[in-house]
Amino acid sequence: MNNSKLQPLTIGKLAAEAGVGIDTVRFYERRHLLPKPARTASGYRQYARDSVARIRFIRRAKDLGFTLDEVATLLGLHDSGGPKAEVKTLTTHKLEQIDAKINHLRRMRSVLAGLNDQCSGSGDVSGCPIIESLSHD
Amino acid sequence: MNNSKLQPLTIGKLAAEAGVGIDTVRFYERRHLLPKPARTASGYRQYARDSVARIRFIRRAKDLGFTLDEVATLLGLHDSGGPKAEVKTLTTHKLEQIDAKINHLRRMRSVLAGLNDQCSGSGDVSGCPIIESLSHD
DNA sequence: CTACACTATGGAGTTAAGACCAGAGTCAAG
DNA sequence: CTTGACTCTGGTCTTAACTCCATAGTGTAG
Repeated sequence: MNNSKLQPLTIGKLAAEAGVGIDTVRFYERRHLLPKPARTASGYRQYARDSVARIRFIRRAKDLGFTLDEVATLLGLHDSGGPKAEVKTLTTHKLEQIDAKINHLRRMRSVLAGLNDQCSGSGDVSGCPIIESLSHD
Repeated sequence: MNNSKLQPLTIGKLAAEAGVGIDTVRFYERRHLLPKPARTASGYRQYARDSVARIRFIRRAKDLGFTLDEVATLLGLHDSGGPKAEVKTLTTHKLEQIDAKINHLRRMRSVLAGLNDQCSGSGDVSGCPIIESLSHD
């Protein structure tokens, strides 16, 4: 029988299963995203299996654009059963931030694309519309 | 007569005219984006008026998304009359980077918007699709 | 018993683009 | 001559999220 699934995880196993580095686990602990784990007599951290899910939660939230501070808030709401409204406020706000970034990038993109199209790309830089546009106005 | 336009600028005047901080000017000098200026007998930097244009060049390039290292390359091409093709390579590459960022943000946006729509926003967090989606899979 | 892999800690380094600071010298106005 | 504003240098600090380091103790396979 393999009952390893029931044994506590060392930090290395946890990190491997969650797909992060060992240092990341310790870093999340310092940031209070992970609770302080139990320790063996010799000081090794012992994690329950659900710590894997907690780290994955953090990673998914990060992938959606949340900062670790925001993830901490989300985890707090998850842990304490806070109000849905607060979660939704966070995601709505994040959505607005994303939109703002997209719009900013789009503006840069359109200026740059315009200049790029006007530049022949041959000869020396004199009269290059890109350099010209940066030089004046 | 006001011939102040012909006098060298102190660093403070230059910064004010270019719309940046004094520290920024010194920082650009350390980064070799601005040449080392002449000095007065007592060590004060003396700038020619065209330094204003150079700083504005840097700022405009930065606003288009170029890093200072890339701006340095652009300035080098401008100063030395390098090939247009190199300028265009840089802008084309930058355009690709911007597109990649926009696409990344769009993907995040669409996931987040989907979750946000599914969340009623009332009641406590249990069954909240946002928290659920972060918790599992 | 001996390697060798794993873990512990505290602290420093990474990136980008500046901002800020202390202590000292300088310049212009009144 | 005395303010007060300006400038000099060299250095540290900032943000985010890790990542790496040295040194030391621990666990385990053979």
